[in-house]
Amino acid sequence: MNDSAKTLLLVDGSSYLYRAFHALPDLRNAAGEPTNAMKGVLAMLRRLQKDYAADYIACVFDAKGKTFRDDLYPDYKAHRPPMPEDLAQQIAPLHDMIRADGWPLVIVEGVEADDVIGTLVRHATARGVHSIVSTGDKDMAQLVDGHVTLVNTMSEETLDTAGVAAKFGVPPARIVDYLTLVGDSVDNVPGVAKCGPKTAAKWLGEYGTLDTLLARADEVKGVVGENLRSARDWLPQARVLVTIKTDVELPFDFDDLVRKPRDTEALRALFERYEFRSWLRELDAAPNATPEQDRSGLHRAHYETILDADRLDAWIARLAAAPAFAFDTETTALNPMQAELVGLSFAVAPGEAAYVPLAHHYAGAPAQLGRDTVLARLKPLLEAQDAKIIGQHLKYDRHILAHYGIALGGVADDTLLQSYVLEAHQPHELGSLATRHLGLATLSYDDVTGKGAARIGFDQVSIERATEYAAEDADVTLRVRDALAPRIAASDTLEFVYRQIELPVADILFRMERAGVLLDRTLLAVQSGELGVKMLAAEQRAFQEAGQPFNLGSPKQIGDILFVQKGLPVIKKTPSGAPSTDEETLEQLALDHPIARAILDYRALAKLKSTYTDKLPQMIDRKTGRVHTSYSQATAVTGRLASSEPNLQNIPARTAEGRRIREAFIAPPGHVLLSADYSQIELRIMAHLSDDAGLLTAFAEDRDIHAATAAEVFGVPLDAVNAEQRRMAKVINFGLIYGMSAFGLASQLNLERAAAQAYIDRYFTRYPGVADYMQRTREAARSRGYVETVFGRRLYLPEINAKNPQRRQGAERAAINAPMQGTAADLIKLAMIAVQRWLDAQQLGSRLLLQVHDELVLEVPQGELDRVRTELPALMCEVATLKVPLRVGIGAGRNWEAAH
DNA sequence: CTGCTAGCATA
DNA sequence: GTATGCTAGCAGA
Repeated sequence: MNDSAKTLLLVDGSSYLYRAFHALPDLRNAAGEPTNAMKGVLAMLRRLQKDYAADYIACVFDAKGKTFRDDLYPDYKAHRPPMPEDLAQQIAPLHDMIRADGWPLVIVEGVEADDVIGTLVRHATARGVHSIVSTGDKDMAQLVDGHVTLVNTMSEETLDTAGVAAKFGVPPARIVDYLTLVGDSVDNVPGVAKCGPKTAAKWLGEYGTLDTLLARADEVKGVVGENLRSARDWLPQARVLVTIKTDVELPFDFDDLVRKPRDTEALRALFERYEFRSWLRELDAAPNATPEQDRSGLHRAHYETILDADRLDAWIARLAAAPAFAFDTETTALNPMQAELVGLSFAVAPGEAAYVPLAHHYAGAPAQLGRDTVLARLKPLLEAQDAKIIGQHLKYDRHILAHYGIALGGVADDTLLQSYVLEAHQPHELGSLATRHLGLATLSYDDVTGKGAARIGFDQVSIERATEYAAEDADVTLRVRDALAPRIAASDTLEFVYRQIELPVADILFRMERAGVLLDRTLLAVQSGELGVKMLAAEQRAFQEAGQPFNLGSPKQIGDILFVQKGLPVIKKTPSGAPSTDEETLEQLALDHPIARAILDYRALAKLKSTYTDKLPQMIDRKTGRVHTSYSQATAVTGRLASSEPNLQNIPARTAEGRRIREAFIAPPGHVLLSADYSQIELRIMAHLSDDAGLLTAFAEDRDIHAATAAEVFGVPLDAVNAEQRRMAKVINFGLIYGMSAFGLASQLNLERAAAQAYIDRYFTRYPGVADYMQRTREAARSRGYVETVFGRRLYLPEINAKNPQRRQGAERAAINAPMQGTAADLIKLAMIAVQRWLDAQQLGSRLLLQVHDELVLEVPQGELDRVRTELPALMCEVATLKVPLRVGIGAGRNWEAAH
């Protein structure tokens, strides 16, 4: 669909309400009811409607009650007197008149009109629709761009990009900074004292942005410079307050914003009551004078069910001719390795979608096209390399098609990954994307199949219902893609992360999942048996000590035995107030009480048995004989992957007992497993990001980084560092990566807080660049709401300005950690791409199987081992040039444990 | 059957 | 003190 010539007219009803009320004389009907605001606003709406032949229109009002700004800043609008009674009583009839006149009236609970307008404007822009915002509020100037114009209908002033620059002295993109500095006395948001429009414009002219100005605030002279510096802590919050939100959830469809038929009778009744005589006459003369809306360009949902070859051919022709199309599969199961294809859906334009049922089985189901025939017809289109395919979570569809010998070809966009790159912390499921970005409510999978025990397979869903659901999914996917693409394209770095990292990684993950890993089922069974025997022994010891049997798997019963029956001291409590029985607590109790040791032993054994040795064999795929984990590419907010069903990223590694499980991850005959892991990747990234001279040198000279840290912190020569000092330095280094506090370090090292603080101070004195970097990161997070990886991936911290100190400090720690964890994630993803490209180019039989955050595991034919072992470290180390070298350790063996 | 808590495995 | 996923127990449908 092409909306490019279309326009959206938005009226800021709330801003005009007050202005009309104060600007017009005190008009009343014979009953004495005030009418001036009604008359003023309605007159303006009618004029706007005549002046702008807009395709979409809406009149927006504030909702009653609190908004997020009140929560953020209790004094928001605090000085504003209550609404005059004469105005308040005009509101309800005015809303009625506006609706009766055919305007979509928009009021969103808990959201101010500004934010609704901001959001609608963004949706419009995403659709290529030009927006005209009629308002009396200067704050709205921040919304102006090439697609958005402001018009003040009372003063007849129009503001486009150039107009804003002329009026305020700064471009629209800087209006938020401008308003932050100037403040808003009406809403009681203070800016910088003594800084008015002139000063604000001057500063922004000189420093570019508020962030730069704040960073260089020390250069600003005079009293107003002092005022700027003293406002420094407040301004980020003020900035949030004056920023119009553009991502509000809207409980309606953008396509609903069209003129409705005028309700002449309702209007007549209202005009009579309030005695709007000239409008009454007009109504009598031409009751249906409402301008006809052109609906021809509006695409109503138009979903087809394809049950015959002719229709299929017609659709294939449409798909082939389209510049891009959305595609989705419907299947019998959630797990892609088990799922079978039930149907396919396509969308070529918003509202233009079709469903091809293939394998619906229920009484009375119509004859459907054969799966193999349809797939054979579609194969060229789906395998073409011309990057036309759009989907939501296409890794899933790749699996499904692969079952039938189709290798999905050129992908244009994956909405799951678009959403993840834009806002990793938000939900990415298609229904959420539709609500958030399109204001559309969609059918959910549960709506169609039911849930719980009553759930039916998709093949049991009626074809009519399936068409609604499946075609809508393809339709919505296409629309979401159109909404998100320009937002990614607006940033070179986001575009890089999306196109050069996430999209190629998705395909590699598909191949890794599909390959699966071979397990030694017999070995796991033997280990399960051994663990079971040891568990029984530990259990007997515990029962003996307790003097009674109890369930060792129940923390509640353990608590009862330890703290009630035996009267042991409660060392700490769980968040819900129960006495804790966790490992740390039991380790302390074990010094004096053998029962605690027995419980600890039992726990360790039970974990290995239930989670690993018992569970993993059950996860072996019957068809392939291997275990196929699922990698989620859009779960971890830092950019890391997550593995599930089963999770192969938490296979035991620390204890000798646990590592035996790794012996069960094996290579098939003639192959070996090869493991390549980055050494100290996060500390290397910290060195790069902080630019700290000492840290850079330590890595440049390839020193033992924990020993080097110990030498600095304990003030001893490198070769005099003892094991205990190195251990403590290692804890400190990890703490730094996690944004630690003295409190946290103290509890980790069993020190007094003051002692821990002394170590931290010592560290920061020795590595001042790191201290500086940590502070910069916190500030960047506070002022922008997000931090970035080296490659520009954005990591949002929604709670960075929370009032609750615990939440806020939590967000600060996450802000410190995120660039390091996130950059490491970027690097290993780039490594996966480099490795896979090399393997493909060399036509090698080696396959990537697993990724464990800083490690890649490959299955390598014996004959390729030397080549791969030599080449891989270089490929991985050279994916990026940081200020420190990257190092990779590599090993190979018959099993995963032996490869280390 | 679902959702929660406690606990613990990894990087 | 960062980021995840899975298990068992248990309470309330």
